[in-house]
Amino acid sequence: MNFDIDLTTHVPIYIQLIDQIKHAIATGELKPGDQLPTVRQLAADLRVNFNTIARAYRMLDDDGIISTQHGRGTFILEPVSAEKSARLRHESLLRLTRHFAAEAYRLGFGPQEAQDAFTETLKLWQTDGKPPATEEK
Amino acid sequence: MNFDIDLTTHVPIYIQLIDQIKHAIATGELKPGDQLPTVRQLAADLRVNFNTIARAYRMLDDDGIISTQHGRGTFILEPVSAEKSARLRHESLLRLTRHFAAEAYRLGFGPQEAQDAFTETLKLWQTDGKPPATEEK
DNA sequence: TGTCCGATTGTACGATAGTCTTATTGTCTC
DNA sequence: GAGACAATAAGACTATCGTACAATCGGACA
Repeated sequence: MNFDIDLTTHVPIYIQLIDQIKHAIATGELKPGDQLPTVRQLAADLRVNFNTIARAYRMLDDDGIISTQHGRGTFILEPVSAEKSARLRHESLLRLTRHFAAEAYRLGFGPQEAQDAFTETLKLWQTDGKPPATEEK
Repeated sequence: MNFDIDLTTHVPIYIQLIDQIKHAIATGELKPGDQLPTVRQLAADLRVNFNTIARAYRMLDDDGIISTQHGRGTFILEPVSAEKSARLRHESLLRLTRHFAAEAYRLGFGPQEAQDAFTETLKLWQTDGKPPATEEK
């Protein structure tokens, strides 16, 4: 479970964490019953205060996505329904696109440039059946 | 690192500050990683409102000279040449799009769905002049 | 078997940092 | 003067951190 935080993006740390955890669940990387790192452990990994982690966990707990238990740890919950997981999946896509747009914007690109970059990648995706590796030049 | 402002010059305080910080960096008086005074601390030193300091910090942040982090402080960043930053900028857009495509793929979405989600966000971006917040529904 | 105690886990709350929105002040233009 | 605009200020707000605290677990030991 490798989360990572970007301090330069001005997106709050706890939001970045929430997104990444939701995402990991949506992709099956985290499954129901799995234990998340403890607030202190994850805080140490990310060089961040543990209360910031606790805040993210708390919000996910409020959403019924994880269960945090005093003195025990925090765990991934069962998704309540197929319908909800479908919704989560779509929310993930929505978050993903908006994250993409927001980052491009922050980097000073306009809609047209983002559009161009995207369609180019899309072309590769359609011809190859899968998107290009992120490392490739 | 003793900044001082001259109220008689009619040069805006935040401009004077920006110049002095840039100068301090140029002379090596401030080095990458160094923490600047907090907006309130510096405001108290200079007998000025903290928002004026915040404004100067914000502009330096936009220029990629410093990194201001909510709740943490503001720090000097590594300098990058204009040419290098332009290259980095394009590479990051490329990485961004591929990351987007790769993640959408992992979530089980096809090119068409990714395309649809993207164009929808793009539409908002173009009408509003900036992309939608990532949290909004 | 029961209890104690240290280690580990999450929680509460106040302090400190930057941000946002709105108001005030000064200056420029007509 | 009136209106427009930029610079500054004021105060409420949000994010992060630090310290102190409470719940749970697990081993030691009587």
